[in-house]
Amino acid sequence: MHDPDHRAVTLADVARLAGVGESTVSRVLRNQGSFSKRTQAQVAEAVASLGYVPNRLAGMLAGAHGTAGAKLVGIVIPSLGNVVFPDLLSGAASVLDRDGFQSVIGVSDYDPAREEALIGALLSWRPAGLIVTGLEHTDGALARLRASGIRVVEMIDTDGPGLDIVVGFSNRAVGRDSARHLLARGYRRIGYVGHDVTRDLRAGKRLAGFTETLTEAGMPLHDREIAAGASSAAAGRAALDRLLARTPGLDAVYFSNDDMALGGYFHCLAAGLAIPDRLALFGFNALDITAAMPQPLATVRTPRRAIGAVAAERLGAGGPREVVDLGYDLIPGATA
Amino acid sequence: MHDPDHRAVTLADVARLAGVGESTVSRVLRNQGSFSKRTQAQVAEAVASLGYVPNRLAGMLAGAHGTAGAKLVGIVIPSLGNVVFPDLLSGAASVLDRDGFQSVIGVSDYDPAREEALIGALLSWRPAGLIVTGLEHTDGALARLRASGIRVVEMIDTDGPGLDIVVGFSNRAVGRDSARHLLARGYRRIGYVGHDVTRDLRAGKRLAGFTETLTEAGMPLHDREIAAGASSAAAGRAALDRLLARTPGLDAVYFSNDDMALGGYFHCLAAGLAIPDRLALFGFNALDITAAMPQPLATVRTPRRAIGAVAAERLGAGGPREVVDLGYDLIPGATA
DNA sequence: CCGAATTTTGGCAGCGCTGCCAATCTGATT
DNA sequence: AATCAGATTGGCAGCGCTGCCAAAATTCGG
Repeated sequence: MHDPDHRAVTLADVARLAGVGESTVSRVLRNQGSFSKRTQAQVAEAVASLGYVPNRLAGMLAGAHGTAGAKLVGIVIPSLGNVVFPDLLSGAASVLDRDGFQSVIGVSDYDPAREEALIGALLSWRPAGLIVTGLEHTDGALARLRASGIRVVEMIDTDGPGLDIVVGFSNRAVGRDSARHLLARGYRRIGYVGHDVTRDLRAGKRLAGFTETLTEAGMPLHDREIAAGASSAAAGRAALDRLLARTPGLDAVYFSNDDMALGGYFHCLAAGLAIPDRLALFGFNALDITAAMPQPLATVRTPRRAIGAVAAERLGAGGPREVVDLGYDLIPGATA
Repeated sequence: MHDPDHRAVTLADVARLAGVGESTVSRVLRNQGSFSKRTQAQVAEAVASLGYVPNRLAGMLAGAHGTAGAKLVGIVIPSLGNVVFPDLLSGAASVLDRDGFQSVIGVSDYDPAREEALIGALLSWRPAGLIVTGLEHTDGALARLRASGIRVVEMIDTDGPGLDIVVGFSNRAVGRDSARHLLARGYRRIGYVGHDVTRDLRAGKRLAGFTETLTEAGMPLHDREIAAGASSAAAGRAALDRLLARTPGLDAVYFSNDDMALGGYFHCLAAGLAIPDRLALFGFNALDITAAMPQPLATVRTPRRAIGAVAAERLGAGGPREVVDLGYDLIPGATA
């Protein structure tokens, strides 16, 4: 362990011990091309006895120039703290693993400048493709992406022009449908509780669709309360408290997502407000936990794993620019 | 975008355009060694006009043999679905970024065999060090780790012998303290609700410490219910329901973690059981959401980000084998 | 204005592996 | 036994970059 002067075993060492050529070892190891059973056995033995570990750096460098292209993709997400993104990642990973791709992940913390830097960093791995989140990027990021000449998939959001491939659903439509649902249930004095929209642009688009529909129905948004910072149950609880203190007459509240909505739910419990009679609650994301609530939360389920999987799928495929809309499901629940 | 025959710009191209040698460009780009202001400007201009992106693959391959060693670390975690791991990652990332390290992440899905495969895969990136989760690994994984000769940090769990550096806290002690707390509060008929322990070994250690202390106090665990599969609020709710149906007399329940406990909380709400008078609830992890509950959950806060940060820190440092215990805090909350 | 000290600079040999291609071997066929 | 297609195999030139080292340019003293 932790041996400073550790002479790494190379493919040449294996070849020597196995008594075959380097390219033969390479072929056997990658199970590509042809070789005899006997050679394979010899190589396997040499590898085992030497404890050889291939050097992917060298392999990719050498292999990346021909037809092949490195079996590597870069993924940029804004956060790991929100379940959404791990779900996207695991969806992508399932496909990537199957196809023998490695992935390098970057987390931007919802910071566009950081995203640009990350894109630069990931590009320097010479990936076969890049998966990024959302449609909004800095000019610099866009320029790098274009200049790279590789396939780029933008995931989650379909509300806007994409660079290359876009996989997701319409956040605006989610907002509209959520509004339509509340309206259909007879709610009339509707409020909104959200978090910092400058960071989470998708939440902003949902809100835009939501208010749009409300306004079209002649029932504009009654009041709104925006919590500073990231979404969380605590922020949602506090924000709902403030909202109701200011505008007590609301009969329904739309939350920027389920984390916020859960906080709102807790506020109602603590304040003794009957749900949904006194106040209806509507969220977004369909977090697993919302199904375990005494009254399942009214929310919208998005195909997160599928989005990740399709994004990974499209990355490998050739083909023209495209927008893949995977839709979503409105879950009525019991809180609205 | 997605241009098949894209001739990549190389360092040589930059050198040519800037009218300097390759090594000079390399030095300027890495801001290492010495060069004149004028050269720097010329190089910068050439880089900009060509849109040059360094090839890290080549850089690492070339640079990894001397004293340096690649600026890369591998991280293996069992899951992204549980907040614990993103927290560890972001703690590690904060330090790694600062020190200019790249990280490659592997997710094992709590499968030891998969972990072994991942360790092999990560090792083939020739990282300067590896951060893995927990102390339990397959023999094969252990062998590879040892053979690699690189620094290895095992994080989270300190209950057992480590390979090299261990950073975390004692899960067994958490279990003991949790039991002591419930006992001190006067609870006597104590049950346990957990999830699949064969996958989450740390939960098993907490349970072991918990039952141990209970038994020593002459107040052995009354009953337990184990949900199949991963932890979740739904699993916790259902399992508590089953447990109480079988053993109605319990006055407190220890959960394998906060997700499960949250489910238990919801069950109590739905069933109209007063907390903590009729039933006390105790969790683990101090998820943010538990602080927003009408009655904050009694739980244990672990220094997750710090563990990740310290793990990353130690990776760079030389020094002997070591165990770093970062401790934890018991949060009394209002449910126990 | 000269030599020594110091700063800049460029050439080039790898890093470990893969792609390409020619050489060798195999067995079947005539 | 000679011929031939197909299976196996090894040599070697890079992939793009960095480390090393000697050469060139600059600066400093006196």
